[in-house]
Amino acid sequence: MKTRWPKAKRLPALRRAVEQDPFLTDEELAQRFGVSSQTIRLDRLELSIPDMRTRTRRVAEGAYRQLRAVHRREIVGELYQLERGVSALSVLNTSEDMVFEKSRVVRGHCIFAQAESLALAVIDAEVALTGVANIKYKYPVQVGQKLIARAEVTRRRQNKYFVAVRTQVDGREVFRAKFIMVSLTPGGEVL
Amino acid sequence: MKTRWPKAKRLPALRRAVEQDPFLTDEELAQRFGVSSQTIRLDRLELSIPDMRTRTRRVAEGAYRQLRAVHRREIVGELYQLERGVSALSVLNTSEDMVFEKSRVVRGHCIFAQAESLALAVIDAEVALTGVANIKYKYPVQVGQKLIARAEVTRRRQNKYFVAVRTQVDGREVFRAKFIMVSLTPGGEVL
DNA sequence: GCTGCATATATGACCAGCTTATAAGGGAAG
DNA sequence: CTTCCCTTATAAGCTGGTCATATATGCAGC
Repeated sequence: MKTRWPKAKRLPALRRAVEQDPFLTDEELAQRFGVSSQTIRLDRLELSIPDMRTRTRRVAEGAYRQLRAVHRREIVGELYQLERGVSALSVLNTSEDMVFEKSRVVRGHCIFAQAESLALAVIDAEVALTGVANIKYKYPVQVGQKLIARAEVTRRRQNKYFVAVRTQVDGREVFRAKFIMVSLTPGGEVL
Repeated sequence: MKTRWPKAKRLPALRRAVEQDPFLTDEELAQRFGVSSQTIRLDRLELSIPDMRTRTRRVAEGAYRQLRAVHRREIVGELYQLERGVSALSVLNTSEDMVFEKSRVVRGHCIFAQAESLALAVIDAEVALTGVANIKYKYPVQVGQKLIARAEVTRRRQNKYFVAVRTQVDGREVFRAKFIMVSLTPGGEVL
């Protein structure tokens, strides 16, 4: 960008730019908008956008928590209750990264991921995989809504666990799934 | 920590500390190990541990990629063929962020996400959502394996599309799903 | 034209958290 | 005692900022 962006256009564009890529320095932003870095700093001040290092740190911290959540506990969402082999409950706050751009509706596989990982958590096995799932999306979920998923083990046969998950938003069931989870026999087939 | 840690004990401890909390400055580490910050810097040099800002940036970038990869992308995997309303093909290279730590097996919802987003891509509609899915995981997928998903529209009834997706690894079918996709009536129910 | 004001840029001093290089002290081992 | 490693200190320079102050530019109204 060579031409100098006027302030009115620059401010919202600046906000979008750092949201999309938090790793941009003032210098880089200045070049992008054809102004000086000082102007960018004034703009940031006005929009209360913190500096690059702070932004980076925040992304890192947030993502770190999430990484731990995904890797350590292997639960998408936060686990609130767990009675092994019986039932479990997790909550997932839907955010901007989970939606379709056009419709602002939460992607199906995010809802699915919460349900599946809850189903995995609830069964009382060392290593397990999903075998079969029957799922139904009943209502679209908007970004920002809180997904409350309840899992219940309904049957168990040998190494197969039958788990039912129901997901609610504000008391309304938006999703339900029946899973058959299988304890893994290494290298072998799932079903 | 008041007592000065000897080098032999300090080095491995330093590595662990930084791994566990990448946000520690040299000054903080120095205090923790009862040495000067210069010593910490020499230690880092010896262990080739980058400085705090670099560590923070790396965590942020890695996590950012992961968030994007899992949540954001409209098509999970790469779209290779698309005949709107008829069939589509996508390829997903499985990576470290997709696996369970213990078993090194790719998470179910990653495979599901590829299939679902392919099913969405193949139907010829402006805005659409998943209504119902029947899915079956046949074999576990190891990290590094290439997932090839083929989607076919099998039926269409009003605003409902029936899509079958089969996912193969090296010619072996590891996953299959039947989706009923629904064009969205805004605010209304899905099914 | 000129004045006035918002916007924009420049300048200088300062900061954290480093890097690099150089120098120097202490303590155990030969 | 001397040597050598470990440790600390000191100074200069870097990035990516902060804050405060001064100056320049555009343009709108009179």
